[in-house]
Amino acid sequence: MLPVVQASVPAQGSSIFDVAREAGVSRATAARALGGYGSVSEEARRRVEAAAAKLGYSVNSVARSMVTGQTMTLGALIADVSNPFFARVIRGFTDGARSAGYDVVLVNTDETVDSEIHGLKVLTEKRVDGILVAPASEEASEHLASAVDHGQALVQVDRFVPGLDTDVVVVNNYESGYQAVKRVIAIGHTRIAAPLQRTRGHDGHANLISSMLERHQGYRDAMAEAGLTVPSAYTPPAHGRSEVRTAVAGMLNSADRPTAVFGLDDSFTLGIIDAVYGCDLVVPDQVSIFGFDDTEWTTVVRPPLSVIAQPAYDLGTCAAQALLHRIHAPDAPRQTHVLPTTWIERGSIRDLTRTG
Amino acid sequence: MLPVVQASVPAQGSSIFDVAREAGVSRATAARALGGYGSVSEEARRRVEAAAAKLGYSVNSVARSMVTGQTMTLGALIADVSNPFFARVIRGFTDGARSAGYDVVLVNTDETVDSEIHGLKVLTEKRVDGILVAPASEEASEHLASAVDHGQALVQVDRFVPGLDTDVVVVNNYESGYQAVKRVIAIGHTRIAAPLQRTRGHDGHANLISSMLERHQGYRDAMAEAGLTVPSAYTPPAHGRSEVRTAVAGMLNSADRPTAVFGLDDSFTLGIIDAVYGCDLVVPDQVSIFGFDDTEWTTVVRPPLSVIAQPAYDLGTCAAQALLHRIHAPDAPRQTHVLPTTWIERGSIRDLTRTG
DNA sequence: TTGAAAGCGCTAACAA
DNA sequence: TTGTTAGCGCTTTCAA
Repeated sequence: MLPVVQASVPAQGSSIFDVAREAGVSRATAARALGGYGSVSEEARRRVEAAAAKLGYSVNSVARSMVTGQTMTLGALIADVSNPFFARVIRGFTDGARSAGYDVVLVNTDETVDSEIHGLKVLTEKRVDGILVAPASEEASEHLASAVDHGQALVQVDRFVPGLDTDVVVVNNYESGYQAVKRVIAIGHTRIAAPLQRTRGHDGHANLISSMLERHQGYRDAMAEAGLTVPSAYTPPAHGRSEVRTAVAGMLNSADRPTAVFGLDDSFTLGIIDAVYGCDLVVPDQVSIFGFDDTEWTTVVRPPLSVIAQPAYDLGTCAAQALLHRIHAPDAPRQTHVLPTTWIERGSIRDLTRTG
Repeated sequence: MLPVVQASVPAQGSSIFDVAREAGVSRATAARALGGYGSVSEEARRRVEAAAAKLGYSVNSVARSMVTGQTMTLGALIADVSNPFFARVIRGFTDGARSAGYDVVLVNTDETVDSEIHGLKVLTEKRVDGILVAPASEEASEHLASAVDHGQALVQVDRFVPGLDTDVVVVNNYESGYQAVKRVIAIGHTRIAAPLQRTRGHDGHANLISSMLERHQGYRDAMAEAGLTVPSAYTPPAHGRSEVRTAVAGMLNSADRPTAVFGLDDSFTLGIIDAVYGCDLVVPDQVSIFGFDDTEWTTVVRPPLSVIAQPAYDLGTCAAQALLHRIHAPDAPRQTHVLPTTWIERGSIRDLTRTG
């Protein structure tokens, strides 16, 4: 009789082979019992389960992925999780993925094409079953096109690269911007500013992000339609809260001060508020503010902020669904999902048609 | 001569075998050239690289993981990415991981033990090399202990389970709460309230979260030390912004209204502000507010909020470092890293020692 | 420097 | 219902 080495806790987690031996069945039977496929007798199942429990067996899903060709993992290529908008998108995405048995690996790109390229490469090598991407640039996107050509399931969210043949989940940025500005014009504003997103580009030229561009185009069209001209000082390019603050402070101190400022996203709106406070201006009496995206703090500033709210969480769940659908039906026609935004009137815009 | 089928884009991504054949070398040589290990002649390397480029080869890292036993992936088990605090922790964590070549898969638990158990199981099955966890409960934690016993590299962040033998990365919650409250007492406040975190538990009893408990204990000790009693109405249990709002509104409308309210985290502070506005009270004249964690909006409320700032991003990078260190030295002594908080005085606390 | 071959842990096709 | 066997694509001995 050979000496038996006892270890209550296996040093190197046990494999299905150990479980099979412990249960006195073949590897295949053990695998069937554990994996819940094929047919297994009650007796065998009990024995296998007992053995698995005893050994603390945990299925090795990398081995499983190896043979099934599926990792049950999705990737997410976004600018920055610590941006509240993306955080909510990711939450929706992971929830949608999880409810179908998928997990998600997260990659931040900081709106940088190089990071996006690298992240895409890593996710591809990890053989994720699908990828959510908020493209860093409308222009530098060959890597994305190449992934699609290779059959990678991809869904673009928040923004999209024109001509890239993937599913897309966005809100109606153009229309939302247009309607909001139209509303503000309708209550008497003629001098409306809207700093423009400008992120550092790949080779020095700016990254164009469709969602931002569309919001801004909506703004410009609403202005033009009302016969209002937009001085270039009203649309300074900026990147991030502090640059916006500086840019807006400049225009608020100028002779041609705007009566309203439109924040194209959460960080822009924060920068605008910073500038307004810095100039000791009263909202909405001296200057009106409205923004895109309804984050938690919008009800806690005084006056509470009027915004175009977008369903960030739903963007994420919808993207997960689209991706899962694409994975299961690679050749189904591509779809673009446009989710509705909601105009939330609070108190940060002055009605100039009323005197007093 | 056999007919040659040309495909500019391989349908099923090519394997190292295809690359080897294309380059006219063995699989091993191709693998060495591509993987950058072993020794390969210049000639062979060039041919392999050319072949790989031509075929659009992408290494299959699940196969690689299969043999190396490493997935180069970390897991993160946190309450909720859309909570700004965790979003920043995760950003730090992914940055730290990424700089060492690791990616991270994200699992939200909503402070729920069941989700945590399930998430841990999935991450284990995926064979992640290490796991960051913000434990949902101080009590129900056998699953974590079991993972540690099985040799899983684990780091606890923000809070920890007493007695669980892992690395820990936290801020000094007790001291931070204690000092802040002491400061507020020093400027004349005697009636200070602090709603207490209470999350739905596993079997109905509350989940205790060490970070929250410690902050609260710091508060109570500071009060006791000053000889101040804390009526139980000042520490209502609540969960999330709206419950806090309700609870605080109740005490603000009572005869024994507190002169200051301490928000134990971001969502609590928001709930407190909601309540204060709802009761039409002026900050800090009628009621003072201070909170834990310095999120973006704290400078945009009026008056700007005095807070205990914690280095959420650094918590994440530190956790990544600790985890990577643990992975490479499984038997090194466990460490607890206590990161410093910063008291940021802004304007939301009234000095009651000054009249006027 | 290179190649042949074994094997990581699992699933799946096929036989029994 | 069960067992046998052949891989999945890679890394890694071990020889040559």
